[in-house]
Order: sequence, then C-alpha cells, then structure tokens
Amino acid sequence: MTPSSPEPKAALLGQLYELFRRKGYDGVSIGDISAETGLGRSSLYHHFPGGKAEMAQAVLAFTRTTMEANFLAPLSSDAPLPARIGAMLVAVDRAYQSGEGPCVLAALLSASDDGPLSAGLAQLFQDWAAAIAASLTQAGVDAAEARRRAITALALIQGGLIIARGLKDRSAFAAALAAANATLVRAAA
Amino acid sequence: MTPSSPEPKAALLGQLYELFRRKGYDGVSIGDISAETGLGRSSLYHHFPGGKAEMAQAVLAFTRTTMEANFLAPLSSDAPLPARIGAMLVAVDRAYQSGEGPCVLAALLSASDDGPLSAGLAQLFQDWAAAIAASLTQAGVDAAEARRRAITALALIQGGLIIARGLKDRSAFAAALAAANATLVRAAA
DNA sequence: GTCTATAGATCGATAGAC
DNA sequence: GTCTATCGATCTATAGAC
Repeated sequence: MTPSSPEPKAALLGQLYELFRRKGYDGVSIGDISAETGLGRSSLYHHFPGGKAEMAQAVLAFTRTTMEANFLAPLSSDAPLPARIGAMLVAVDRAYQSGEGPCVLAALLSASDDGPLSAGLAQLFQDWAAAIAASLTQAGVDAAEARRRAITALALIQGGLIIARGLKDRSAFAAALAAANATLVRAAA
Repeated sequence: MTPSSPEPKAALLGQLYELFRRKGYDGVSIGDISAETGLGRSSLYHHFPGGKAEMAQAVLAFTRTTMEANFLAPLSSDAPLPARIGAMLVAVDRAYQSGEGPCVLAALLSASDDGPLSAGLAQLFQDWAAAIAASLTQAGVDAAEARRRAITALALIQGGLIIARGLKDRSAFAAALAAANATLVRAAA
C-alpha cells in the first residue's frame, strides 16, 4: 500500500543474505546489520517485526528464489545431461565465489537444530537433491543410484567450501566441484 | 605444582570440545560453559585467562591429539590400503556419531576467518590431507592424484555431515563416507 | 581452585517523535 | 519509513573473599 516502496526490500535482502552467509546466524548482530545497511535498529524492526529470526527466514526465502533460478532451473532444460550438470556447477562456483565464502545454508544450519529455520532448510536441501536426482534419472540412471549421486555431489559442494576455507586454498573447491561433476555425469550405473 | 590436580583438565577439555562442536564458537557463551561444567565463571577464567579464545585454542589442541590418535595413526599402519582407509573412516564415523553432530573443525572455522584460530585450523586440515595422500602414494598412487583424492575425501566427510544434518537424514553421511571410501581405494590412476 | 558479586559493554527489542 | 533514546537481559571479563 505504501506507494513509495515498490521493492526497496530487494537490496536490503541482498545485504542480509551476505551478512548471514559470511558471519553465520549467531555471528551476526542487529548492530552489524544496522551498520552494514545504514538503517537504524527501529527501521530494521519495522521491516522485520520478528527480529533476527524473521530476518533469517526472509533470507531463507530469498535463497530459495535465487537457488531455484540459478541452480535448479538449468537442471530442467532439455540439454544433454553433462550440459545441465555443468550449468549448475558453473552457477554454484559463481554463487560461492569459487570457494571464497561459506554457503548460506550451512551458515544458517549451525544455529537451527530444531529451530523454526530447520524445516525450511531441510526442504531446500531436499529440493536441491531431488532436482539433481531427477536430472539423472531422466538421463537413464536408476532412481536409487541417482539419489546417492545427488547426495554425494551436494556433500562435495558443501564440503569443498569448508575444506577450501579451512586450507585457505580455493583450488580445493575447484577439485571438489570437478569430483562432483565426475560423479554426476559418469555412465549410468 | 598443585598436587590436587594431576589432570582434571582432561574432563574439562572434553566438555569444552563437545560444546564448541555442537554450538559453534559464536553460539557458545561462558554462561553455557559454566552451566555445562558446573564451574563458576571465575574458575573458567582461572584455567583459561584468555577467555573464550583461549578455550577454543585448547579445544583445537585437544582435537589435534585425538585426531592424530584416531584418524591419522591408522593410516600409518602396515596394513593394505583398503584396511587403512577403512580404519580411518570407521573412526570418523564413530567420532561424528554417524552424522549426528557437526565437526569441531567446521564449527570453529565459522568464526575464525583471519583469527588466531585460523592458522591452527589450516594446519590440522593440511596434516589430515597430507596423511591421507601419503597413505595413497605408498600404495602406488601418483602424488598429485593422491592429493586430489585426499581433498575429495575430506570434502565428502565434511559435506556429508552438513547434508545429513540439513536433510535430517543420517544415511546421507553414510553415503558420503561410502563415496569417500570408493574414491580412496579405487585402483591407482 | 572455587566461589559471590559485579563492572562495563553489547545484545535483542521497544517507545515515541518526526 | 526512519530517526533518537533507551530498556532489560545477557555477554565477556574482573575483583576479592575463602
């Protein structure tokens, strides 16, 4: 209803996304967010009356949107399997800056055991795994094997981010992505 | 010098290890630690004058000891490669309770970008990767390929923990461990 | 070596003016 | 929709008795 704000929230959501991703749920404070966005505390609570928890859920919804557009959509094209997988992995490499920073899903997972975020996170991981598996079954891979490979690939992506950051060696993320690609495109079991 | 304390710190360290592992560096407070250990705040600062940061570094040293004993030592035995790898993965599965909880390295990594913990964490990841790679080269795998496989396996372990927790499905961790095993023991490149 | 008590800073969140 | 000002709780850390 307020005509002055078509969608200023989009930029704000992007800033929240980056903050939660880099510092984790517990590591980011309202003061951090206020400093980063230039908005006062009360302005933030105007947009998110539920406070930090509501901000995290908004970030999760934002993540779902961008993930569906960047990771899942390429998997549904009618291109050959290697092209579909390659497109997803290129998007993943870009989204995570070649291993520079953490994944927002892992960052939110740290503090969400049985919290309200937990269900949404599980659904997002599940949808990602299902989209990869569906892409494999369409190429003739057995369903159970497709799910195993999808989970292996997701573990390689997430673990690759951790190892690259732990080792301070971004090439470890590239190696993990290469392994994920090999797992997903090798001949049907 | 105090005769009354041969090593009461061992139990304390184990409690700190579990707290940091499960809640992460940012997620654990001195109050949490006081409640969990039954020690007052001042007692904790008596043992760790540097506060939370010193506790985290003590946990890191504790982790190094247990990791060397449980993960790295089996890799140096004179058993065949599959037995050595299998022994490490069994120890990994046990240490992480089959995917129930996070790895303390990932938990400490979240808040350690360029912090004093960062170097110690990198060394621990590096030593782990080097031990795995050495085990492979001893079995005839090319050095560069051995390192790639070691990094892939570590990514699978770390990522498997994240995916299993995210999906709330511990079998995802088992699948990641199986993939790590396959990567490490398959025929030399 | 552990305790009670508390300082000083920062936390998440709110009130109310504009 | 943003601001200033602030509340009460919690945080890390310290002081000092025992």
